Amino acid sequence: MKSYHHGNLKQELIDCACRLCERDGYTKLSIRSLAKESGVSQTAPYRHFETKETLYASVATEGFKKLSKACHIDADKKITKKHLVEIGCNYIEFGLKNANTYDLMFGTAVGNFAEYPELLESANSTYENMRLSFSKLASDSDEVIAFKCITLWSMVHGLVGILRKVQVVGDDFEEGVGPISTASVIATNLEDHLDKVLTGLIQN
Amino acid sequence: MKSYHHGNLKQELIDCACRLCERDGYTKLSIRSLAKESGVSQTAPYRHFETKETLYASVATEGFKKLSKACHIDADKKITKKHLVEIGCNYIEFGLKNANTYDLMFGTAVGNFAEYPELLESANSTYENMRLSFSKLASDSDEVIAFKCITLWSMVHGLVGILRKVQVVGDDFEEGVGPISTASVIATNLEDHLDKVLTGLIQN
DNA sequence: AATTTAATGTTAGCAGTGTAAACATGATAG
DNA sequence: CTATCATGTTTACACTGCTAACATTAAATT
Repeated sequence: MKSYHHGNLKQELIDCACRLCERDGYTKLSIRSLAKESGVSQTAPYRHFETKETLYASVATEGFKKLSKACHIDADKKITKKHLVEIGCNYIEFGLKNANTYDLMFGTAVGNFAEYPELLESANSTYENMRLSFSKLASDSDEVIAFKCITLWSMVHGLVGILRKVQVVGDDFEEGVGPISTASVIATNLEDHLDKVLTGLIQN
Repeated sequence: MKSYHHGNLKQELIDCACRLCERDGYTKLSIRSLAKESGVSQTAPYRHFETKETLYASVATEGFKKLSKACHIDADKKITKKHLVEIGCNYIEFGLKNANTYDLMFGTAVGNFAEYPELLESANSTYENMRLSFSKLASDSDEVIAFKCITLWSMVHGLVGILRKVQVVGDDFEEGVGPISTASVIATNLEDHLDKVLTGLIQN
């Protein structure tokens, strides 16, 4: 016998949305199907999410929290280049293993993060994490640290995008030379690759 | 007095779709509105595009052609690092100035490029362009060239994504230090930045 | 404890979407 | 001249985001 009030609908909707977004991609997600999945009427979700974008924002927030966690390095230890490489690898691994969620986080589904304080907070804290790690790597000025952050971030972000696309862009290239095989070499050798590129960026 | 047959509908639909996709983002584009814009019945587009994704593929194809053109370096000249930096800058400029089209090209709107031969062709030729430039820079093995390609490509691709996001991710950081100001420094100084990072990748 | 209020649920309905099916028109090939 | 076929239209279906009006119950106030 089910009660009129669900009791925990908002969280259940978010959990369900996270699952479905990752499984099918956020474009396939409908509020109605989500409601059905939770055994609730079509419009019940609107009591908890003003619009679909608000729901997206919640899913993206969860994504950034997970990403933050994946890229977290224990703060007490001394940070070396190796740690930065590890952060980069973890970032890329997250992007590839949670590709659909990653799209939601970095695509245009949520237009302006500033409209969703929790999302803004979780996204910024992902950045702040990386900033802290760089600040423990060397005694650079804040500007230099921020610069290194953006450089590393854009690098791993780009790799996520390209590594995914390249598997799709086709394979009518000669064996072992085309983008696919090269990308797979990079993908299976992320550490070396990141190390090589990071070396140009930092000196220790 | 208009005739029953349009005469040039397919091309007009593509042109119109390119314009609207770039103006409003591809999510806002509907086949129906597109048909109305071309003064034709709701389902007429289906005579030329099997599904909406097919239409997307056409828009993306146009995008890759433009990107290819923007990144083209005259083949006769000798290629230097400076040229590669220029290619990178042009790529990023394209990505930022045609942000919505760029999303379509590199997002998940078109699932599998292999299903759309023209799209595959235009995307691959963008890659091939870059490959040729690198091959004229130094006498590397094909593997090394492909490696450098993917590295540069992912770098500029990442920068496009991050430079766009960062303007949105918020500005509750200290003046001159946060991601926004740093990103704007990078954006207004793309050449220097790319040069710096490319230097780690190539040696001449 | 009784009553008001606010949070959370439901039902009905609108306007818009992608797409399929059946039919209409007219350019082109035989 | 006629048959065919590419290209257009009309109609219809199932689905979507979202709003408005109403129902139920938990929480706050008296």
